[in-house]
Amino acid sequence: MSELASETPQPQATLLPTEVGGVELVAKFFRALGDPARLRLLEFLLHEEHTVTECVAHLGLSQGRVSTHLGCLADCGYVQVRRAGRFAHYRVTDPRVGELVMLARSLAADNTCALAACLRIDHSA
Amino acid sequence: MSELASETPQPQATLLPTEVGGVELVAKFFRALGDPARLRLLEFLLHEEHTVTECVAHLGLSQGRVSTHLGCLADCGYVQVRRAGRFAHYRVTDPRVGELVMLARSLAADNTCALAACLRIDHSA
DNA sequence: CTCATGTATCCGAATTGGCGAATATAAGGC
DNA sequence: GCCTTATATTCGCCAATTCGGATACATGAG
Repeated sequence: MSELASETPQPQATLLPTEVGGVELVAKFFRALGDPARLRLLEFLLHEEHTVTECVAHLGLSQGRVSTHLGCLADCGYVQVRRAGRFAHYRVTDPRVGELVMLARSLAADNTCALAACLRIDHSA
Repeated sequence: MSELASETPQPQATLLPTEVGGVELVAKFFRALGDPARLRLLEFLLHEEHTVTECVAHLGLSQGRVSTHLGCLADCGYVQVRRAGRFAHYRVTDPRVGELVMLARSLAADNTCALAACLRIDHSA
């Protein structure tokens, strides 16, 4: 798996990796943000560190579920963990994460109606 | 469903709508980009207009499927349609879409390994 | 050592979402 | 009017994802 793929001398950036595997990865990356619980978690961890237990209280989901969601966000690079004793402190460190969410939010805000009406994704959200 | 929610006088922007419904919508919005076919479609339509048939040839999926994907992207506001006779020309017009994808791509690129290894989302991508 | 606390992982059940195939709708050529 | 082309919609099936609950693992306290 060569991960350079940046040698393509295209005038305008390709924006997406040309290789098939790359697109799969980016899609996976977006899917991580496609869940309300993880999105809420991300917002919660955007400005300050929180332990798993605090996140559980904040979300109202089971501890196991929250732990899995946090692990998923960590795997994708959205949040970082700091282990101290038996505690795990999670937090967003990369500023691009905030930008990404903000950008998406501004785009979504301009299409609330159509988006809400789109039955092609989730008939109930 | 009040869609203002912008009166909250928080010092630093909330980044995500405070109301539950809003988070659901943004998640849905992200989910639209969580599919390789739609992502590839978006790249294809980023710089120039294309008809459904052209998209079908480009993706290699069935016509019906591609049409549905395009409709989904249109509902979410990622692409616009221009109808001419029996043809439907799709294209990305909002520059923020390109920014969003580019931002995600740069973030994903910095975590390729962990992302690929994340089994919490799709064991096979 | 034993127990309580904090976190991570595993399990079956239920839901969601994408696919192919068939079909419906619409417009243009003859 | 009839047929071809272009696009959209519907349906059954299967893979992916989420959930609650149970359980395993790790760390400190007593």
